[in-house]
Amino acid sequence: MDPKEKFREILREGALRFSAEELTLSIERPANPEHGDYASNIALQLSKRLRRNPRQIAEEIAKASAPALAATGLFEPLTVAGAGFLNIRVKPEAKLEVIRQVLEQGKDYGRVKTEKEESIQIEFVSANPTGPLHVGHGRGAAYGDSLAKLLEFAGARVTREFYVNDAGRQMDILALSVWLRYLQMRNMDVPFPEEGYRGDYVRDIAARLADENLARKADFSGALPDADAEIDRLIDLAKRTLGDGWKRVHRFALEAMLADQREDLAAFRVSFDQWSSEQALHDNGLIDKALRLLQARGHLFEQGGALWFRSSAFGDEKDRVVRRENGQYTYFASDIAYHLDKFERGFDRVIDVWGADHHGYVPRVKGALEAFGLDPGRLEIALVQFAVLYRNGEKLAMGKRSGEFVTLRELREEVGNDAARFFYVLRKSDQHLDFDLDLAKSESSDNPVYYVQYAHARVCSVFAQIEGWDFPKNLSLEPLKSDRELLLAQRLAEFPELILTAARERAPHSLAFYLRELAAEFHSYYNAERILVDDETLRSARLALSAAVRQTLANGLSLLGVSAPEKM
RNA sequence: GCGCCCGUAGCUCAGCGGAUCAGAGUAUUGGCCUCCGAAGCCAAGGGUCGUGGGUUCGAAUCCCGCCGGGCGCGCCA
Repeated sequence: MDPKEKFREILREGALRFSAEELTLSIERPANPEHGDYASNIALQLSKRLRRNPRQIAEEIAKASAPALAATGLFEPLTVAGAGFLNIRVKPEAKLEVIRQVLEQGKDYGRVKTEKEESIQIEFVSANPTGPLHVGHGRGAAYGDSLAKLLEFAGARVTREFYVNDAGRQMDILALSVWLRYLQMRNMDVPFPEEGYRGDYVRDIAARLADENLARKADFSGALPDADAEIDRLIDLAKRTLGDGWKRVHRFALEAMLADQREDLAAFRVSFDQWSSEQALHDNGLIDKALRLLQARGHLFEQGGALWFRSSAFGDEKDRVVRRENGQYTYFASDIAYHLDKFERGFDRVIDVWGADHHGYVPRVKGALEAFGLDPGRLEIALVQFAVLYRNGEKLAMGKRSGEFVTLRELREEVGNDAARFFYVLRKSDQHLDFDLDLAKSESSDNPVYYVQYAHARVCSVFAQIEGWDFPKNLSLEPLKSDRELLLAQRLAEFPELILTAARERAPHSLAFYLRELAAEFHSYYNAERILVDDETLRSARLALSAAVRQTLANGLSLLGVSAPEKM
């Protein structure tokens, strides 16, 4: 057991005499090294309850805990400081043991073993298959994938899922757009509606559509002034004109887009265990089933020809339509069925990663779960804020309508996968992200990705000097005595706990910050001390420390989907 | 108008009850390569943590008001 946990455990024992209640013991690492390696404010917490002098309480706990602490052999004597803080210093040799641990555990250093692994489903990206992924999806992808890896590393069984919105009007509009481009390529004079998808990718798909039976003439005259109505008119016209051909266009367009997104994500090192289809929810009757269940529980009602879910009974602002007057299910109806299905598949916990613009949907989806009698607390919704790109200090215009949006692919090609992945998680997910393209591209110390990777490459290059050398059997860490060396060892020891916290808080960004800090401390050490010294025992010890740093950097980078290069 | 998120150094952001919490990067200024990679290091200046109250022994952190910014409030997806 590592010293911090041991300290916590013993203090808890010592504090029992004052309070039988379960205490949350927060053990801090003081910023000021004068105050030891770990500090506890337990006496201050107790003083509130007991209305007693905290300093006195601290003295008593210190006295009670002293024998147990001494028995571990890990610590210097406990001291009472300030208003009643309990400070403790770990013996250097105990601190250094982590180096051996890192080297033994290798790629698994930091992995948390849990007694019972929680099964978690995490759904992310879930972009409409109506266009290429853009930089907003990229952030969801980077966040979701890193979080999934973190959760796994922290002992959970994780299923990554992409929900494909392959049913509904948006897909129809894509299919229509493809067909119209297809006709245009055959020199047919057809209108292209305002609301159609105008991107070049639509032309690309149309060009690959080798099905001459779709070149049918249709009467396009009689355009409607209302853009929405016009689209519906055209979709209807296409369906009537093409018959079965409509399904072929639809399917072709869908598969082309899915392939594009899948390939893009794979290149971004993001993969999924399952792609779930919205259409399948319709086809398999899951939507009917879910609505019947709600009906049976008395949560649906009809009004104005439509079917409504009484979400206002579960904290939503108002009730929501699940089946429109025209008989069509709303997107929300699919979502209800999908979320019911998620829990019926047996996950302990479900995490949805959504764009922050969808936050208004949280109450209704949670409300639906509650209506099913499920605990809405088992569904977590992580809202990821928008990413805004900057070039030369200028904000880049974005917007689907204008067709000017920057795709994830363009971003990856411009700054590289490593920089993109790292930059995306360098901010708290619920914080707007200003993505500085110039900085992400710069091959300089300004660039935090290179900074961390460079620390890794530096260690590799030291080992490259002594190719063939191996650690002695009786490796001694004792020669490591400098403050920098002890600090590094302690930083390494923090890694497993950081993993746990980052996973629990769903906060990959804290891992990115940790890595930057570890890299900084190594760079500082590297500049201050020479690793390849003549003294063999000292050299071996320093090499061991360096190798442990390298391993920890590599493990952390891998969780963020960033490579750990040997040379740069 | 209502709801959610966010206001911390010139800029981009961590910290989100603990005194030992005013921090990082960047920018600015000044130093460090006959020596394992200078994509690096060392140092300096720079902030009443938007604002006004409240709770507390203690508030950047929790609560309320106000100001400023983002997003959302469809029988759209």
